Amino acid sequence: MGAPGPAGAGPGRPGARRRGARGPRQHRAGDHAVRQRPQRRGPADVRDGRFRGGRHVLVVPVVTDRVSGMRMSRLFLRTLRDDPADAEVPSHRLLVRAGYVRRVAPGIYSWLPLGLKVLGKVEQIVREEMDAIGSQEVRFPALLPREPYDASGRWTDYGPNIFRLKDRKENDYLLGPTHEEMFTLLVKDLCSSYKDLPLHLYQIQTKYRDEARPRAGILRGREFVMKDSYSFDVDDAGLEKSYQAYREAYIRIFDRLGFEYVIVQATSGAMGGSASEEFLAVAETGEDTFVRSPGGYAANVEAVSTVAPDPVPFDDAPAAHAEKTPDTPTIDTLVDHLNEQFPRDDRPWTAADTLKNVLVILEHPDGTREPLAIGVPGDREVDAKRLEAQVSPAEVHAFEEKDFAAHPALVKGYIGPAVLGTESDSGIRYLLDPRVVEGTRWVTGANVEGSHVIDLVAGRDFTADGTIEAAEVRAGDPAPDGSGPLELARGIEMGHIFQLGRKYAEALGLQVLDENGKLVTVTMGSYGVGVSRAVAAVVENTYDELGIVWPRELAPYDVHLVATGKDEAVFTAADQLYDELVASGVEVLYDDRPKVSPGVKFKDAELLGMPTIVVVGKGLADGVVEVKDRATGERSDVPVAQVAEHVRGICR
RNA sequence: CGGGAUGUAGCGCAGCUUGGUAGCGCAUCCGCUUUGGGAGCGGAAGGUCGCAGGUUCAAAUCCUGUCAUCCCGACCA
Repeated sequence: MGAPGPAGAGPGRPGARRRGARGPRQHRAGDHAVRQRPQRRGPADVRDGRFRGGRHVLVVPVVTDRVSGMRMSRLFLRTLRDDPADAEVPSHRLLVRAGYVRRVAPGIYSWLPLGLKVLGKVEQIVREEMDAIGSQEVRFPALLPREPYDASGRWTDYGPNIFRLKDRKENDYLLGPTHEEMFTLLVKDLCSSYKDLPLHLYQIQTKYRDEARPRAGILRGREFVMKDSYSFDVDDAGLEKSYQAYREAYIRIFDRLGFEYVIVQATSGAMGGSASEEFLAVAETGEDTFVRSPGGYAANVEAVSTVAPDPVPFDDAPAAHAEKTPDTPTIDTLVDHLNEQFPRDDRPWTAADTLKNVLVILEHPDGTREPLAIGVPGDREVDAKRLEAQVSPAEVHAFEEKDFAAHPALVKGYIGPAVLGTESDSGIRYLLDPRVVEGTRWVTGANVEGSHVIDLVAGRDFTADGTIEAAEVRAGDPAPDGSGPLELARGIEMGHIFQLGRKYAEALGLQVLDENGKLVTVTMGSYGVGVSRAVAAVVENTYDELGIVWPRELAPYDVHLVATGKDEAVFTAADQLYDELVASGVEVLYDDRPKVSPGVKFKDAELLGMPTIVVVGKGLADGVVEVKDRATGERSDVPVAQVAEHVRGICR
């Protein structure tokens, strides 16, 4: 396929120009190099913003002087002095203010020229690293028929989160939220032998999810660009190898994107599968909470396992005794009451001495409702996300009054283990926090209004149907691998790799013949990168009070050249520098606007965030040009004669 | 889906309590001045006041309904 690199980010954006260019390029031997870095194309290939050599007539007005340069007097850009009122997070605020994107509808954004260039650069990095591990690019439609999603069950599983539509014949369609089915079916169509595997495919596509609450601008939209790839292997060993290859590629991708990230253990969620890791951009505004330890352990909170203490001997433990504890329906009131009426000799009672039994209703995919009781130490809450991850694909709902009515043995506020468990009167499944090990002593509900049991010993006085990782994780908790106390932080999910296994291959019948001529089901890996999200995540990670600060690999231009002053000479000198830089392949945004005050130009340069700012202004009288680093603020005066070389050095 | 807020010019906002000519700042256009930190003066263009209904001689303003958007919580690249 002869398409230029980053979709839409290359020089030939308008269709007319691209068509004109296609003819000659198809026959050019060096097309490969050109496709790698279209924005580096030298001025010799181009004049007046179109490719030379096409047979087309020029219809579009001249916009660029050179492919790698742009004059701000012609750039389609309007920066805003005020923050947009609906933007809360920094990336959203800045990307709109700096004219990179524009909101069209909730969670749906247009990419303007500068923004599209950045998006293209992210795509290009991803593309290069995927190609480097032998993954091959394909592109599925965004508009998909219902049938494959029926086959996998996701037409219903996805619920209201997919955009559905009908064609004129009333057939169901959807806008693809991810493309597991399409990849699986394509491979099924074309591969039938183990010799075809392993196979790695990827696409960079616009995805659609009808999020309940789109927010934070580009960070979480209803339309977004995602790279998704899939590996296909005959056996588990192959899958493991593929997984590692993608893991390495992802490390290279996120290193190049230039923001702080962590790789955390994750749960594979509704997709199913086993080994699973997420790449999180570290950011206050992130929606994901993760933990890390000094010893290097890192995990999504959902995936953290609790360190269970050793069993405690209980031979000399006193017998459990029920006590009157009127008006103590909450842990706080209970602890106060205990310290008043039943003080301990050694220390005061705390919430950690109590066992709290929380009831929820699970709704299974087939629609059945099951009550579930969870016992956690009273000083911890049940973490809804962790619970959901544990019981997935079932959904968790609150235990309501009508549910209490259906189980008269449950006394609200005074529920104890005696009435819980599949073997008990209520028959309600009862799962305990792993900290509740044999021999631990608890204060818990006596199943009588206004009454609690003290010295109830786990393993002696009660048992449960198992354990569950549902209690909240707190800073200071020990890491499961013994690498120290955990610290909590927030991040933005930028990438997710996991071993999908045979779920889709089984559902859709993807099998190949192995060496022995036997049919085997293919095992798959799934690997995603949030491409458009990466643009926002980078801004979140690097911005300052003046505006955006792009890492060099993503900046729409290397250099922001500012000409300021009333003297014609500055513009002459700046024009010359601009030509020289562009001719040598440096990407330059040139603020050549006449009659715009210096303050405005400086503010814009800082807001837009190119890594290097070059100012041709009052220093020119002394024969120097100012070169400033956007990130550090460092500035130096460079003699005019050397500035082009100096800047080339900075830009490599 | 629960809670909170807001819909007035491209953007940011006032006006609403107490109904009567729709306003301010930025941006845009014209002229003159200005040119190292979001310039000054003068002139101009730009608005179905979210939508529908009601009350009234008269509604941005009061009443009813409705829609939308944003923010905080439950889901995801």
